[in-house]
Amino acid sequence: MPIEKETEQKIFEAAQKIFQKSGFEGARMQEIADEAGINKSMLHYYYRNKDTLFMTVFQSSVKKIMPQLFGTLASDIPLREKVEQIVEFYHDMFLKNPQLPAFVIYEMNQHPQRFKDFIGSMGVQLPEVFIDQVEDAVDSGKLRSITGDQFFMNVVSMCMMPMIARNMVQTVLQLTDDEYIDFLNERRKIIPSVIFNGLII
Amino acid sequence: MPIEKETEQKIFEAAQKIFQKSGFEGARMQEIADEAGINKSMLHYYYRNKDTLFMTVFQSSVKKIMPQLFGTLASDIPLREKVEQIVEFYHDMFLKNPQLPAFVIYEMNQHPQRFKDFIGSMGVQLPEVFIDQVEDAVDSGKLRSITGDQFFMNVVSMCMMPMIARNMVQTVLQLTDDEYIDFLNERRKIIPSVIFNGLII
DNA sequence: GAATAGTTCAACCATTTGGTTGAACTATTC
DNA sequence: GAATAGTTCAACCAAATGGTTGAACTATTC
Repeated sequence: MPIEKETEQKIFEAAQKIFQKSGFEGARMQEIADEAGINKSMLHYYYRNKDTLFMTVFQSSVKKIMPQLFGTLASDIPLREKVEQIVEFYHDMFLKNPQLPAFVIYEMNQHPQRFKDFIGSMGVQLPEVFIDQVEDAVDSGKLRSITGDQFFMNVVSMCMMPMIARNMVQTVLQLTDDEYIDFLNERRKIIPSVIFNGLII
Repeated sequence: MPIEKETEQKIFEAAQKIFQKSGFEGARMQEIADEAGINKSMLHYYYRNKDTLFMTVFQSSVKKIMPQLFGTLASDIPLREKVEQIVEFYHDMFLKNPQLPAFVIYEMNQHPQRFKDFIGSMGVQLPEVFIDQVEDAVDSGKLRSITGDQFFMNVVSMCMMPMIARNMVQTVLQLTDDEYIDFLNERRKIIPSVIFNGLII
C-alpha cells in the first residue's frame, strides 16, 4: 500500500487548481474530484459544500499575496528597497503560481461584500510607516508630490497587471510563452527605475 | 402603444450588463431575460444560444477598448501626448463603464485560444510608428533605455490596474466610492508624470 | 478480536440550466 | 381583408449540477 497524501490535502490542491483555472462559477465539483482522483462525495465529507471548499482555497490564496506585501511595506528599510523587494516578491510568486493574482482579484470583484470583512480582519491596510515615509520624502523635497496611496498603486499596478492580463498582452505583443517570461523578468529592474527615475534622462 | 426600443437591442444591453457583472459562467439566461423585461425564448430567437449572445457582447466590448488605444499609438503626435491621450481615454471610459476592463481581461484569460484569432483579425498589434518613436527617443538620448513593449506595458498597467482591481484596492485603502473616483481622477496627471519624470526630483 | 470512530464510494435525488416547441399575436403586403 | 412573414410567450424537456444517503471498508482502541 503506497503512502498517499492525505485525501483532504489532495482535495485542497485539486480545488485550488480548478478554482484558479475556472473561477467559482466555472468550477465543477466533479472536475475537482477527478483532479484529486477521488469520489465526489469525499469533497462534501471534508468540506461541507462548494462554498466552504471555495472559501478555504480563496483565503489561502489571499494569504499568499497579502501578508508578505504588507510586511515589507511596514518594515524599517528605505523606500527604494521596499519597492525592489515587492517587485521581486511578486515576480517570484508569479513563476510559481501564474494564475493566483487574476484569481484573487476576479473573485474579489465578484463578491466584494463577502470578502470585505475577511480582508479587513486580516489587518490588511496600508501601514502608517509607509505612508509617513512617502510623506517625509515629499516634505523634505526628495520626491515629487505624491500620496502614499498613489505611490502604492503605481508599484502594484506595474507588477500585477502583466500577470493578470497575461493572455491579452501576450496576444497583442505576439510573444511566445518563453518570451513572456523573459519580458516579465526584465521588469524586475524596469519597475523600480521607472517609479523613481522616470524615463527622461 | 409606447415606442419601445427594439427587443434585440434590449437583449443586447441586458446581456452586456449581466455578462459584465457575472462573467460567462456566472450569467444566467433567465437573468438576462428578466433584465431585458422579455421572455427567455426571445434570447434564443435573436441570438441562437448563450455562446452567440456572449460572443456578440464580448466582441463589442473589445472594440470599445482596443481600436482607440491603437489608433492613438499609431497617430503622428509626440510620445508624451500619446501617453496623455491614452490615460484620458481609459479614465473617461471607466467612468462610463467601470466593469468593462475587468470583463474583457478575465474572459480573455478563460478562453485564450478562442479569442486569439478574433483579436488577431482586428489587426490589434503594437504599431510600428510607436515602436520606432520609443527607439528613436532612446537612441537620441532623450529616454533611458527601454523597449516599446515595456513602455506600453507600463502605461497600460498604471491605467487599468486600479480599474480591474477596484474592490481589492478600495478595501485596502479604505476609500468610499466617491473617494475612489477622486483617487482615479488624480491619476490622470500622476501617470504621465511618473512615466516620464519619475518621482525623484 | 470485538467495538468504535473515521473514511470511502456507488447510487440516488431535487433543482437549476440551457434550450425547444407550438400556438397566438402583430404588422405588413397584396 | 386574406395571406404572409416576423415576433412574442407559456409550457416543456433533457442534461447537468450540487448535494445526500447508506452501506462497506479500514484503522485504532480496549
